[in-house]
Amino acid sequence: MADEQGFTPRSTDFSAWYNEVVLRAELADYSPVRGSMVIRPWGYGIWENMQRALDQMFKDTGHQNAYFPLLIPMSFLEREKEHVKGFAPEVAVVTHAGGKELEEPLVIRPTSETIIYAMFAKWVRSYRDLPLLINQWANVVRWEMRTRLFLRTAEFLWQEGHTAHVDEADAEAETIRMLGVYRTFMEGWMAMPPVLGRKSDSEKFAGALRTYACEAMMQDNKALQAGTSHNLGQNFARQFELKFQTAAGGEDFAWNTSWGVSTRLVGGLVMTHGDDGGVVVPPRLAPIQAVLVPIYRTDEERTLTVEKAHGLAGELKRAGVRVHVDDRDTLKPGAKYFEWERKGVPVRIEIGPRDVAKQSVMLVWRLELGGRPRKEPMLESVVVDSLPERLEQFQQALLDAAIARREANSYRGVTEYARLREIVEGAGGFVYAGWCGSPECEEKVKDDTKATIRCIPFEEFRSPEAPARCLVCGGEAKMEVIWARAY
RNA sequence: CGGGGCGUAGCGCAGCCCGGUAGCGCGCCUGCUUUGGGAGCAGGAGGUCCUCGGUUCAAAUCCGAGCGCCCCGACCA
Repeated sequence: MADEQGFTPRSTDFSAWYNEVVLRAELADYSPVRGSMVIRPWGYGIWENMQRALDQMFKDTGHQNAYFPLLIPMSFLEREKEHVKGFAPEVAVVTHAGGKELEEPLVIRPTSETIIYAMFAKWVRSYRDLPLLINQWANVVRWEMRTRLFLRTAEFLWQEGHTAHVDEADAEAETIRMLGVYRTFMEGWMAMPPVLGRKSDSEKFAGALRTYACEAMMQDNKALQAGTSHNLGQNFARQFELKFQTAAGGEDFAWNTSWGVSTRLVGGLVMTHGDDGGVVVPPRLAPIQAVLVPIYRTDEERTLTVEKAHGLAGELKRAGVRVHVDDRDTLKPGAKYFEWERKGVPVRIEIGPRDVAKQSVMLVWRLELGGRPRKEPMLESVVVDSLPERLEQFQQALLDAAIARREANSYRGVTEYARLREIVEGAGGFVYAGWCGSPECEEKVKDDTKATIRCIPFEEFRSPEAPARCLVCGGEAKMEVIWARAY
């Protein structure tokens, strides 16, 4: 750590900065088991706000929550060939229970496709039972070789949506719809603007027909796969006999989709908005949106300012603002400022005797954004009415800044392989270039530069001019892709 | 699994080379003074020095083995 109070600057060592911020903002801590972590109240509060927003969106699109068990028979996982191949190395297996060795080992779910579609098969008889739209909030375990707080841990929390449909078109529409929900959430709540697109075959989910993803750019210009949505085709339906009677009286396998986002998003939030002073939490996700800090010297002043703070807090709460009064008498105001800035509370409201006398307060934003001053004196009488709107403006300014940063580090129309290497091995960023579609070219870039195809972007994200040549082999480009190093 | 680093008070570390009463900073507790950007002073609590074995009159320190964690690389949300 640079010194007792500050963080290692991002420019010196981004990854050291990230670890320090997560630990010292009290988002999470290491648990005694390698690679697993404890999510602390501040981090969990952010996750809860993420859950709340997403859960509502899932319900608004017709999904219902359910819960499927943690333990899955080993044989289930083995049923889909690609699927088991994809997950086998990282699955934790329970071999003993009740003091005896089990006849069939149980796997701790790395994901729940197998158990869920096995159950769907029991519940679906007719096309009238479709679509079946289910979501679950759960923990999963993947024994990763290398772990990082929030970004990759042995156990993590997520939601996994699982649906069954009558035909491919319906399943595809669902897959794309839910990717869109993720985008809405990431932009609107996290102020983290993703690029949307399809994954190449080598990057797609084990067992899926097609995988789509939201790729966000972190401040070190690396990509973070922030959410995925899969069209599973009939692969799982065939293995688990998820069949239904069609309207025409025939029989068909259902078409499935699955989609998920995880606590990894919390890491993405940190790496999108955090600065050398700590975390920055967008207002819509902040467990505390405004912290009130009374400032006083004497007991009389203390009574005056603390009462004033609680009074204002009550009004703000009624106006729908999540507030906290930090009336701890053991810390000086400055210490409180640093603590709440480290944790990323969007705005602080200072209330001192001079403010009370003027019937005003001092707003201090977490950072200067969108040309607004950080400090802003405001009459008490207007705080309650204007703060919700100002918080929304702050939220929007965070998104604008993130979009600007992403664009500034995106390189379109790259046609020279040397240029790709220069960018990827230098400052990093998203490189838009042509690809012939061959796995060999994809592999070569990965071997040479550690960059991978993050996605084949949707039309909205593509460059005005379609690339003509494959960046790697010079052959005819079948599509435009985004290259970047990724988490 | 390869490379690197580290294990000493709650946290961060020094001490180890050259064996001899276990220390510093921060935090914590008590009191007084403080409080508009990380408070000051005084007093105080807090330790299987990662584990096991060896050498020695004597081991945090030397030797051997083991364990754990973090960071960097190969797999992945």
